Amino acid sequence: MGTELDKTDLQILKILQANGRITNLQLSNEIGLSPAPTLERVRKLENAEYIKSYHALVDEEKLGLGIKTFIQISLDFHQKNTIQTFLDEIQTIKEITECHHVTGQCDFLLKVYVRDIKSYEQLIMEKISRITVVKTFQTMMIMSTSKKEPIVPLEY
Amino acid sequence: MGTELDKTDLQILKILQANGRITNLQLSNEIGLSPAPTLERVRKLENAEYIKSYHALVDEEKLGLGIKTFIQISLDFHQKNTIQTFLDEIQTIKEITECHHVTGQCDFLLKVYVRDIKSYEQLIMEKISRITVVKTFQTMMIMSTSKKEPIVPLEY
DNA sequence: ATTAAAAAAGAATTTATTTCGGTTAAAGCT
DNA sequence: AGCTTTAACCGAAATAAATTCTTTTTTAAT
Repeated sequence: MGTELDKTDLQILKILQANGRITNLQLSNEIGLSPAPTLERVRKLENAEYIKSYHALVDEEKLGLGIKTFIQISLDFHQKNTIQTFLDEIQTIKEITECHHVTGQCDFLLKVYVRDIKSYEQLIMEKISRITVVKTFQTMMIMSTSKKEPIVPLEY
Repeated sequence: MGTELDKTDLQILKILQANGRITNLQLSNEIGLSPAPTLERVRKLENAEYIKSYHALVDEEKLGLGIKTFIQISLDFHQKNTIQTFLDEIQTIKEITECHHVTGQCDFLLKVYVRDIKSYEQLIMEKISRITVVKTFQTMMIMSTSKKEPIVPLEY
């Protein structure tokens, strides 16, 4: 899919990021094309994986996930395959929704969702702290979130 | 909208989180209802804002956003309205896609997307470090992301 | 200018969404 | 238990959208 994206493609990406369930008809109106070429462009963007997937965004609070945290993890590199061991463990923990390998004072940054503090303690005690390659970890409890764009900053 | 969610509603939420553009017809098959009540349930979930919105997920790399970081911010509380001043500034910076007020060694955790290191230096020099209420900040550059669920962990 | 290739439009067809009336099933009451 | 009310579901019809295909337009290159 060598060829580059034009202005219209970027417009489509912007609109679909903001409204993933817009109809092709509405989308075609917004970008000023007829439905047929609009659909063709969307399919191209999907096939070339500029668009990876579509998702509903739910209200975590309403669904009882009252506790959200980031956990900073430092690993103990005195073992073999430290990182792979860690990643394998992380994959099995459903409360961890994000895992980033980062530079700085810690090695990994995790995002966690749980129901309440009791569940959080349980997660820490029975899962995180039992991962052998974890040297230290520190919790950053999220008190509030003032910005959370489901949209990546694209220029056009 | 007082009434609670049943198993079917949770199933719908799970499916729509994983595939935000599934047709109502497919969805109805997956949950074992006919299209009519399926649609009615989805609309209820939307109206009660269990579902907040729908989004396409794009490939940031392919779109030229090569640099992703977290920034830990500590504020200087020797001014009035420190936090509000900070939040107002953050809102104007499009490269910042997330802003969380957290507990721990820092006050805020930001998520940032930029094109390249040059743009990152520019962001730091011309925007972040010019916010008067910012005392210190530290970058955690994301080297890789091994987990990024667009789905919240729901039991059912 | 002419041609070739790509993109867009229009129209027809297929598929999905939405509405509505009727039925069943469950829940609450006496 | 029997009766009643309410809510959920289904099927079918009507509306709307997606998709396909053919024709036209635009673009770019020669």
